[in-house]
Amino acid sequence: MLPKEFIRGTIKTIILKLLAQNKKMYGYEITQHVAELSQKEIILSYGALYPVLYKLESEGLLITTTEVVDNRVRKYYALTPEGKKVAKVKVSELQEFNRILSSILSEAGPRVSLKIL
Amino acid sequence: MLPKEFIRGTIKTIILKLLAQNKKMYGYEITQHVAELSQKEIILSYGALYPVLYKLESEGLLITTTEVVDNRVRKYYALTPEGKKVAKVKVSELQEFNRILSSILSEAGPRVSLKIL
DNA sequence: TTTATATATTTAAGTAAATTATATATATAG
DNA sequence: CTATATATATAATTTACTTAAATATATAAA
Repeated sequence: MLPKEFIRGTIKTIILKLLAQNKKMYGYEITQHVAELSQKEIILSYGALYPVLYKLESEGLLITTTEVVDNRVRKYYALTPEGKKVAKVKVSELQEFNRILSSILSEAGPRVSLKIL
Repeated sequence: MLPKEFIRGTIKTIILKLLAQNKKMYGYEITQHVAELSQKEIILSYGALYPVLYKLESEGLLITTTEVVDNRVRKYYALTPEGKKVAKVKVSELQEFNRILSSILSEAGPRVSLKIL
């Protein structure tokens, strides 16, 4: 598993992206999805997930519906129209950030030139 | 300029990468370098930079030397042998994280198939 | 001359974000 | 009856980062 630090700052955008793609998802499903898509390299903890979901809801970016499945209450989250807009913007911003970061990380070191005089 | 949130969790690794590449750098130079490499899309603030430098130094990953340039003291940072090892590991971990994140962000939505029955 | 801009480091105060841990509850497989 | 998987929720703590300000020199412009 990759270090947890890297997910910082990206959680909100990951959630928005998954919801943009899947219409509606419940919390547990989101974490499982991230784990699966990353071959368990990226783990989105519940302690990080739920507060972000609540915040997105309070900002009007998503709405919840509850369903009872197997006698258990399941809370589904779906993007509002505003949430869809924000998702698009955030995703493309993060992609752009990633592109720049990748280029920084892959820069070659200063070449050592051996001059024969 | 891209949102500041995305740099979270990546600062340490960015600094290690730049130092791995440039032998020695001073704080101000590091921020300028990041700004330049990103066409000012990524701004590494001093408030974020210096505490990380001090921490890396306290962990033995880098050492400092001071030089006087234009009557001003300039503090250079360079990786220790241990710092070089850590830099390699961190950089490749962040690259891997980025690859996975990119694939998540670029996933296509669920296809709407129109079946003609 | 004083103003602004660039260079350069440092640190305090506050906040936001995330980690860790725990509680609760049901279902299912062994 | 035990462990594992499913599922949500939240409190306490810690860390990381933002914002802001202090300090100081050099240089160019007005």
